[in-house]
Amino acid sequence: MPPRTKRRTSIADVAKLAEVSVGTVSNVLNRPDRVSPATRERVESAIAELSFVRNGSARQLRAGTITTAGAIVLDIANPFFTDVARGIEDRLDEAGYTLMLASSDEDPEREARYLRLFEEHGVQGVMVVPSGPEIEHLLTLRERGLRIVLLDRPSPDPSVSSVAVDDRAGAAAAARHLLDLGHEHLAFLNGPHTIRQCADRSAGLRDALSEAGLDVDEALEEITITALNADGGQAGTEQILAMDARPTATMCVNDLTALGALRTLRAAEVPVPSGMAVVGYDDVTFAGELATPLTSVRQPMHRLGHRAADLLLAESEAPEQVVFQPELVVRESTTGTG
Amino acid sequence: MPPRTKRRTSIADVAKLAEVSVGTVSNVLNRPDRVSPATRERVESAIAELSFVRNGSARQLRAGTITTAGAIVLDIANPFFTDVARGIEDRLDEAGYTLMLASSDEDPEREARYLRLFEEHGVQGVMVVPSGPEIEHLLTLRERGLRIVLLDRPSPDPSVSSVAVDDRAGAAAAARHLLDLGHEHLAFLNGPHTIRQCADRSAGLRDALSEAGLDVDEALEEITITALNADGGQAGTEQILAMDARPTATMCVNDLTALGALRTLRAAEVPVPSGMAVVGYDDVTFAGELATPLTSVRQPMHRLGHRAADLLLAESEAPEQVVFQPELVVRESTTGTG
DNA sequence: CGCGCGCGATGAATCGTTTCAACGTTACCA
DNA sequence: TGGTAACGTTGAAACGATTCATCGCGCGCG
Repeated sequence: MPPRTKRRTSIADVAKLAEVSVGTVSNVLNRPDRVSPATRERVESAIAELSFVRNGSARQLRAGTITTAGAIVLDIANPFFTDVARGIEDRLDEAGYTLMLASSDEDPEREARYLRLFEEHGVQGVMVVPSGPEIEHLLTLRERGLRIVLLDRPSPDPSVSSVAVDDRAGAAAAARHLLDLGHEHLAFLNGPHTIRQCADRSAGLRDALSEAGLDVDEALEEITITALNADGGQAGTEQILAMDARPTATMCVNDLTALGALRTLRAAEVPVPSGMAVVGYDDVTFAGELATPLTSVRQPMHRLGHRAADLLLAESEAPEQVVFQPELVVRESTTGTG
Repeated sequence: MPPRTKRRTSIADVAKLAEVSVGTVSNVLNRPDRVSPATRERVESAIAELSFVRNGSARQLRAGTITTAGAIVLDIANPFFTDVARGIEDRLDEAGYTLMLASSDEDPEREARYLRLFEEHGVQGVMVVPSGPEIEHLLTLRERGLRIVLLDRPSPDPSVSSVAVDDRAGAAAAARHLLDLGHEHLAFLNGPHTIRQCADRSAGLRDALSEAGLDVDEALEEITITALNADGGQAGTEQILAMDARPTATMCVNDLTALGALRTLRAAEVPVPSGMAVVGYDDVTFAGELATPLTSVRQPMHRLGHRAADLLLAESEAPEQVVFQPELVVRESTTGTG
């Protein structure tokens, strides 16, 4: 990329044209009330004539302050993070801030690189979905004055702010819904427990089963799938269908997985929900639009992002751990007549 | 938000600790080959010890160059733009650039505000999906040295680069597919022609019909829907079902609309495709996962973004108008046995 | 008439980096 | 041995804004 050739017009050019000092131009820009209406107008028309735009780097360098925040999510193409990002953007927008956004693809090195870039650019703070369990690197960032907010992850360190959704409660609510409908033998298509969300959702499910007085080992068939998408759902469902004592309901770690499950059940001519009830997680846009509308656990993604930005912008330095409660959305995949 | 209090450690601190001049530290940072291994190592360990991070504002101020680009899309929560953004990010990442991202919500004022913010931050250029037909404001930006790339919109001005998808060809391909299958009476659930994509897709459809020697007025029922989503699709489809001479195929302006159409057909017990073939547009992730997998026109969204970033980063100042060809993905909603 | 006050405007210092002309060493060759 | 080329390092200027001590001026008051 070639360097920008044209020199940007500076505050000095404006000052010369308006026949005032640079300090006065700066005052017009930042404290218009301190300058007399006559000169102010002269300066303003000079600004307009030169179509002057102030140089944010110089401004930031001297004033130290900046109106940019960074966010690092796992993958912006994932609808969950998309909605979170939109929530962040909306809140920052209210405050006149701009957002620098990046996807880490769960690669800690990529995450670190973006963090450094953001820090160099002088962001006020970063909202980050950590790629790994470690958050040491974030603590050192904070020591250098950046504000840190953990996204979609309760903070292991009470001094760091975080916003998350209670996955354990969400999974428990879904399980209770199935128990209420009379299901006593559940399958759970889940990812590996190294992923926090997967571990938490498993725990929530087990909570609900024990609460109901069931023997968890008997009542729950947890099947670990590697791909948390439709193909993973299909593979897992095929396993379930091959079982001798087939569960009567399947819970899925997310809606894409549920999509694969529904597809497989349809192919096997197992009616939903009478032959097998299905529950998803996330409540993505199309969940309600499927052939069999999907019961799912809705996460307040937009609010998650909004609140994260809120914490970042907060006057107070006091850390805060926000946990949202998810909401079960009941549809025909559990209560229908199919 | 309270100001950052701690003074960041500067290149001078590093220089003092390493007992060299600031110029040398700068050389270690930017042209390590020009400094002797001994001093380089001394400087590097001083950097590590102080955990020094260079101040991007000062760097940018002096060097004039910066590795940030901006992008403004209509709505980052829309899967189409999400994938485009991801393509942009991936390309920028290769070049070590960071992305500032914003959604304009089709509000020209919001767009203008973000453009100004980006310019103040000194971005090298912006990729923008214009909110309105006017691009005057972008031309003035370019005069001030920013690079401009239009997204998802062929440029009306040959001096401005752009990347777009050929909507007319995409719609024509879909129509030809339906004609090949023997359909001679089509419905088109489309948005208002003030939206460029809608107008282009309508034109493409008409192209294909005329080519096939059909009387367009007879063969095409274009129904204007206001909401380009599932509800709009439902309302439109109900209109179609109420027609005396019912078309045998329905083309939809996007996949969400098609989703609504499928839902309505199912409720009316019209088999797809034997009673009514359905085609969508965009080929979003779930299009292939529906009860009746949806034939759709795939847009190369990721490549769109990737290429846009490419143009922005290009050495050459020569403007380029890139038009991608969409690809028809045939599935059971047109060729199935249902 | 003189003094002090307050309002506006001034301009130099400052932020932290990059860049570059200049300088001191060392090495090499005539 | 003297001259020069190459190399590594230095130190100060420059980027463009903000900030603040200072100054000039007009006005009111004693």
